[in-house]
Amino acid sequence: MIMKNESYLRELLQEHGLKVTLARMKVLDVLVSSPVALSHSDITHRLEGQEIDKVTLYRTLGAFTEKKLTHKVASKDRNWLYALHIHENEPAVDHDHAHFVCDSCEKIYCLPVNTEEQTPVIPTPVNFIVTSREYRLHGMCPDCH
Amino acid sequence: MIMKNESYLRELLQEHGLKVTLARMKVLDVLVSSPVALSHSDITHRLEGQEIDKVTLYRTLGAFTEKKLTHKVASKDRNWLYALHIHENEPAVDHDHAHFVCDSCEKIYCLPVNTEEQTPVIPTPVNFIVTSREYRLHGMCPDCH
DNA sequence: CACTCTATGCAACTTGGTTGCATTAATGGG
DNA sequence: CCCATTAATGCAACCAAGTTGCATAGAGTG
Repeated sequence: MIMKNESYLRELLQEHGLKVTLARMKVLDVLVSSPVALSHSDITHRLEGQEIDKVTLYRTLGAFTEKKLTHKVASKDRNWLYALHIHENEPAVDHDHAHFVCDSCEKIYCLPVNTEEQTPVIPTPVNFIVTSREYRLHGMCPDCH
Repeated sequence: MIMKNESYLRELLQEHGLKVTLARMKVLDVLVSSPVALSHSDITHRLEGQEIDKVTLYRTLGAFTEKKLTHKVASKDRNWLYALHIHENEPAVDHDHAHFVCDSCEKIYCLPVNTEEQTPVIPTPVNFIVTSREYRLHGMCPDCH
């Protein structure tokens, strides 16, 4: 296995209260090398020959997300995609997220959100052509409070 | 079957270039009576005793959406939810959508989007408590243009 | 009324994801 | 350094959502 920086990966796991195991190291290695969010099957393909059990992968991604090492986004075709929380362009807060979905290659990029403003501002990312927008507010509806 | 307004439903189908069939009338009847977007299984449950084949329901919803009688939103658990395009609070344009997701009852409401502004504005809906926001921009990434 | 073409229903299948359980391995204490 | 404890792994079996192919039924047109 070609690990970019084994001790860095090990530290990342430990910092997030995760036991260091082979499966987790493999998955984390794939995630740190990707600028875009990846699905279960993306990761499986990138582990070609190094595959881990599919259930283990699901549970690994679940554990990463629970411990806030990663976060998940639903893709266009409604699978979960996972991306590290530590990429520099990642929003600091947990509750406001913005993503850019390329309608051609379907990659999903994380965008920064400026939450200082009253109404959060999403700066249009340079070199990205935006053709449509989706907004989704979460909270409680009148029936539930 | 208790149809709210059979000839109205029939007209709606015809206006959208859809043949009037029993299955479509049933599904449309369910959709016009719902202020929130519904999933395949929501609709199946509301057709209790009147059920149509699941494949037919998928194809009916597909046809409705293709003919712009409905539009679809991905739910929290990543199923497709369908809602009529004709509710008054529905955005006029096809490419900017906003929804409110209740984290308690998980209903999904359509919100109007003011696209007159440079940066689209989503007015906070009255009586809804917003705790987090998700934004998703669609278009072309630098790799693809 | 008959013809045509679309919509329907059924069976079989694919993909994403989960559960239960037995086995294996990581870590902390002695 | 080893052992015990507890958590992670792998496997099989399962579930739900959604799709495909095909034969049949039913709308709509002339």
